[in-house]
Amino acid sequence: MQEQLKLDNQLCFRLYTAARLITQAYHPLLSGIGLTYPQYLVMMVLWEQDAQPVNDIAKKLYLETNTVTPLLKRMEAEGFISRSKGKADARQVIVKLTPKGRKLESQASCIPFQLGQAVACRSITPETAPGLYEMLDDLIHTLSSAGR
Amino acid sequence: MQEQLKLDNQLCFRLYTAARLITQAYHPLLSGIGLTYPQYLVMMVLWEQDAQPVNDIAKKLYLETNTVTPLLKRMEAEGFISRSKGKADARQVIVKLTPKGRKLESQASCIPFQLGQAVACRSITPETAPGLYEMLDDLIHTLSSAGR
DNA sequence: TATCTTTGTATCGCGAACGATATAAATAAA
DNA sequence: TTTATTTATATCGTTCGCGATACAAAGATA
Repeated sequence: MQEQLKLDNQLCFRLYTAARLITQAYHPLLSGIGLTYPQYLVMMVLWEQDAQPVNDIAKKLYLETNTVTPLLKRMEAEGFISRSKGKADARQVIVKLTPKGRKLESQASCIPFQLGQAVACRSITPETAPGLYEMLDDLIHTLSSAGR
Repeated sequence: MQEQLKLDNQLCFRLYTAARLITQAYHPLLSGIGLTYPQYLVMMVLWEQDAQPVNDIAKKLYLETNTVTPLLKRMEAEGFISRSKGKADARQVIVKLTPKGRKLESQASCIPFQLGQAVACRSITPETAPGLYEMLDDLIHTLSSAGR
């Protein structure tokens, strides 16, 4: 059996698994405020800057519009955001927070801390985390620029 | 705006994005042999050890059977595996490689190398990778044991 | 033996992801 | 000003991923 074809030797499987498990850890916290994890990501983008076209949101999340559009529609149906035609460019759809969506920020403010507890482990520390972030950022940059 | 609620400060978003992008990098390589990435993971489990019950495969991939069962059915329909009732325990479904599935291993053997090229970046090197693996393994272990 | 509990797998429903494709508005070229 | 091209979103179909739930076989208990 090829050593390289073992699960234990693969970076992607680790990332795939870690991403799924940490998203699962978010679930009980997010369901309390009525959001899924991808929806929470969109909210963070909008809390940081309100009133953005779909494309800007998609780019910040490294997602395609065919993923983001249905996501936004569900969030609109839930009353967290509004979607309206752009005035300068009629092709654009501008996404804005509703009062309900804006109010959610304070309710979500404790989530990063709560999650920090769940994720706390021996090898990820204030000393090692920056190195981990750098590696992941580098990987993301390499893969996202290679894709075009 | 809360600093903790920024996308840039979050481990989960990095993992989520990195996992998606690296899975996308696999796509052109895997579609050539007719597999999706999760199906490729199942094949690796079976190449390492043939004839396993559904539950063993699910555990090794940190997935639930309600994800794995439909996955296996699609793979059975494609002719890569067979599913048969266990003899010792009639509840179990034993998953085996078909000749077609076994033959795929040699065709897949170049994939890890090809992907290594795509993933190659400054900060992930033979020196830093073991540390990265350790952090991810630790995180996976922490999250998977906390979940029960 | 009859009943209760656990275990292994499967079904259902919904929300992502994403490749492929479509559509309309904006821009460029002829 | 037509015509062609690019850009911003959206639609469609398929495959995950997973919470909730169902069901039958196996094991434990009464």
